[in-house]
Amino acid sequence: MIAPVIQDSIRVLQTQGYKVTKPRRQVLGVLEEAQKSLSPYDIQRILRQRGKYLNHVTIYRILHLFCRLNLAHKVLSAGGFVKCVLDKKEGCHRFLICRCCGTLQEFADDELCQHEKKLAQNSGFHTEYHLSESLGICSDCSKKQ
Amino acid sequence: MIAPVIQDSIRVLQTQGYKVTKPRRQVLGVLEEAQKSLSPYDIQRILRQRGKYLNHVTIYRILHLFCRLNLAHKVLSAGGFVKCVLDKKEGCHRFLICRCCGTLQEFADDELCQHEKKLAQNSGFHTEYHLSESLGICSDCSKKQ
DNA sequence: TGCTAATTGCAACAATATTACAATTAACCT
DNA sequence: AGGTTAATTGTAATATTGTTGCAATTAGCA
Repeated sequence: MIAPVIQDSIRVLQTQGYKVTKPRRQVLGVLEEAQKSLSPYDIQRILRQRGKYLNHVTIYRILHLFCRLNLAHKVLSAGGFVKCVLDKKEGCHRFLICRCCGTLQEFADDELCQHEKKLAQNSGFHTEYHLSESLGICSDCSKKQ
Repeated sequence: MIAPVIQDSIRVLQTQGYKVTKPRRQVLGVLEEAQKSLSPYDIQRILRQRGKYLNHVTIYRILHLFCRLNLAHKVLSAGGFVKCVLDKKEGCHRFLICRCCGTLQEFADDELCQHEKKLAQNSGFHTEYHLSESLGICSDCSKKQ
């Protein structure tokens, strides 16, 4: 059973003329399972635990490709890469990152995006890409405390 | 003539019980002059050109401190550190970064911050810190083209 | 199945970041 | 002003992260 997010990502690779290789599928899988952001070396470690070896250079190249294709995204607050689950037609990425458990969720809000772009436009700035990260405590962690 | 932003930063250091050392003043100065984000090694290079040598370890430590005190900020889209010019009472940082000239401007919008926090709150997430980066083209660069 | 361009692995290296400990210095005190 | 001390910086060594060129491999296609 392959997750739909991965199916979609594979379709993107194909339609853009990129090969669907074993390493790419493996990285997609690891990113999809993780509910948090992973560094390239994290991904390597996880795969190695499963007896699969990928060279770190390969992982870097795959992650760069995924980011270019909007299949993954780099986050600053968590210092790694995440699998994107939402379409990014607006070039707008929003993440909620829990500083307790590291869990990361992606959310979308078109209105907010538009508003943000408009504000920038007011000072003559044309936005091509927008990134928003909120660092805090998720509902699960705040319940536990 | 010392820039007011630096004066303010020095005051923050003092009131928080940190020493106002030569290295800290130098890093503050370099960050303030730059209209774009600088990596720790960028800062070292710039100072060296002026005949001032700072160890990179020192620069890292200073930058960490500045970030903790909200005097500087790390940006993902530009991959370096910037001097903050606005008060960050809300723990909310917004930057416009030009992908042509690298220029970076900080802006504030309380309403946007509140709205963003509220949206997160709807899914039980409590925001402590928020980061927003818009990558695009500044007015100067779009005129030139 | 064989061909070919795309992709991966490898090796070497470059850049970035951290740690422990010794040397220095800013801020405070008479 | 000069001495004291805790905070800060420098040094050295090391760890981590990221990049490049080139040879080996493989996915996708005829």
